[in-house]
Amino acid sequence: MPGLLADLISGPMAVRTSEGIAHVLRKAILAGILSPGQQLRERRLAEELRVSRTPIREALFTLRGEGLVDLTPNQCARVSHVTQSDIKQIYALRRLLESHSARLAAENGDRVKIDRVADALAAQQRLGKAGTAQDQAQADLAFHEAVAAAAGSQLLLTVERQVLAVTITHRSRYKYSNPQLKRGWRQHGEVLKAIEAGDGGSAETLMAEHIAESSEIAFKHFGADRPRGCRESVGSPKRPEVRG
Amino acid sequence: MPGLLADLISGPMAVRTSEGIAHVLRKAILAGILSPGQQLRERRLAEELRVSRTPIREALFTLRGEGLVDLTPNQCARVSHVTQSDIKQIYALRRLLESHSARLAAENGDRVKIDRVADALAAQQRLGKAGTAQDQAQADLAFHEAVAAAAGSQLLLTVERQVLAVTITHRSRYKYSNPQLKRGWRQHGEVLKAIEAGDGGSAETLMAEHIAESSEIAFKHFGADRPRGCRESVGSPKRPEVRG
DNA sequence: AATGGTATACTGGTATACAATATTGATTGA
DNA sequence: TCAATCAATATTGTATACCAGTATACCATT
Repeated sequence: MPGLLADLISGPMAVRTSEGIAHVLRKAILAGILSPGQQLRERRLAEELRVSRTPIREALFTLRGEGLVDLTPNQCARVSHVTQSDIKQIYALRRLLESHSARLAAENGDRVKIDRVADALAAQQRLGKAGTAQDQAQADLAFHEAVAAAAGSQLLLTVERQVLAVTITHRSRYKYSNPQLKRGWRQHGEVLKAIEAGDGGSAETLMAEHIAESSEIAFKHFGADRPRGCRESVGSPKRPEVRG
Repeated sequence: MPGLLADLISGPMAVRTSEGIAHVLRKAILAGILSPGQQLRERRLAEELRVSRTPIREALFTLRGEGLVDLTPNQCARVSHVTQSDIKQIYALRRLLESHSARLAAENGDRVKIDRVADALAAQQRLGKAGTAQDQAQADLAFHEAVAAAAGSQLLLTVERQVLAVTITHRSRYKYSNPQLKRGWRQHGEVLKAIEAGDGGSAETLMAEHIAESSEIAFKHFGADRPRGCRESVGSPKRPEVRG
């Protein structure tokens, strides 16, 4: 009966610098500190974070895999920005995945994980209308992630997290109005109640409707695009010297 | 067994070397040349593929993002291996995603993309029972990917591709029997017919049933676990020299 | 014989150096 | 005045060197 201790190991024990860098950049992107389209120059990041370019580069590759960063060869990395068409596809997929998650959570969710869902909703309501757009977005998506976790499939959770991560970069850019907030809470509450009651069908339907409405709101807030160009506003290239 | 990977290099590598490397390794993993659990030592790969460790490393990070490679700090990379529980979750997710794709393909799919689905089925039947397990798997999943493409959502296609990529590493390890093959073709044919008829409901149901059956077959074929250890069969560390 | 200690060589992690490419602002010609 | 050109330099891409962590075989001890 070996391996009981091994179960306690959650992630890798030793740290890799690039993991820490990826974590920092991820947080910055999701929090809106780094806005969509913003250029990420390797040397500058390396200098600012006190490491060499190597771990920066690895972190950028990691974040690309998560859909948070766009990499084009020989051009500087940029924070991903979503198009209007992306928004449409994102919410369509979220509706599919999350309504399924809600059903599974209702049918198979254990007590502890369902409590986490309730906690997330409580936290969201506690925040009220006080928080910034980012705070609201974080709290909102925390509820949805909790539902996904309660569904009991690690793979499903991973995929949903990925889609949510891309969602939040856009969701963080606008605040809900007071009525919108309250309506959102009510819908979350109804989903939670259905899950607690073990009513998979209702949970699925309610979640689908909720996401459809969220999609409408997301669609209304849509900003302009960002300028291109990658160079740091360079002083002035010296005048070409005349040879002779 | 040196030089197997180098043979996969076809033309000039992509603009960025690491992209080409990732492509080669991806192909090798999906084709089963690199089997699950196999160790991927950076120096060896670099030597074999005639590049430095840097692009190798970037490729490994890319492949980790695709779920094809496991990276643990300070230990050599390994080809991902799926557990029995993974299989269950993978096919459950595939059923959800692909039945939805089938519906969308039926309702919105354009002529060209639907033809691609028909082509995929034809190619699969043309292969017959001749091919290896890998060939069968490739042809099988090509059909499913075509359906996903016909659904018309780039995001959906991306996610499905990712899930299919993980599927194929397992699916490539066993051949279908003759009756299983024919049954699979028939089911594919029915899905295709429903899509061509624009019957979203049938397409969705048929695809769901088909994947449920495939899941059963996948479940029956399940191999042993991988060995551990990461070093190249080391020659012999010299006997510690006595000082004095 | 089995266990633990330790030296050593191999592996991955990071920094740095160098090559290739792209961007930019000035210059120049129409 | 405006577009095309050009060269300087910032920026990314790759290779290499060095450091640190880890695994394995041998040895001492029990």
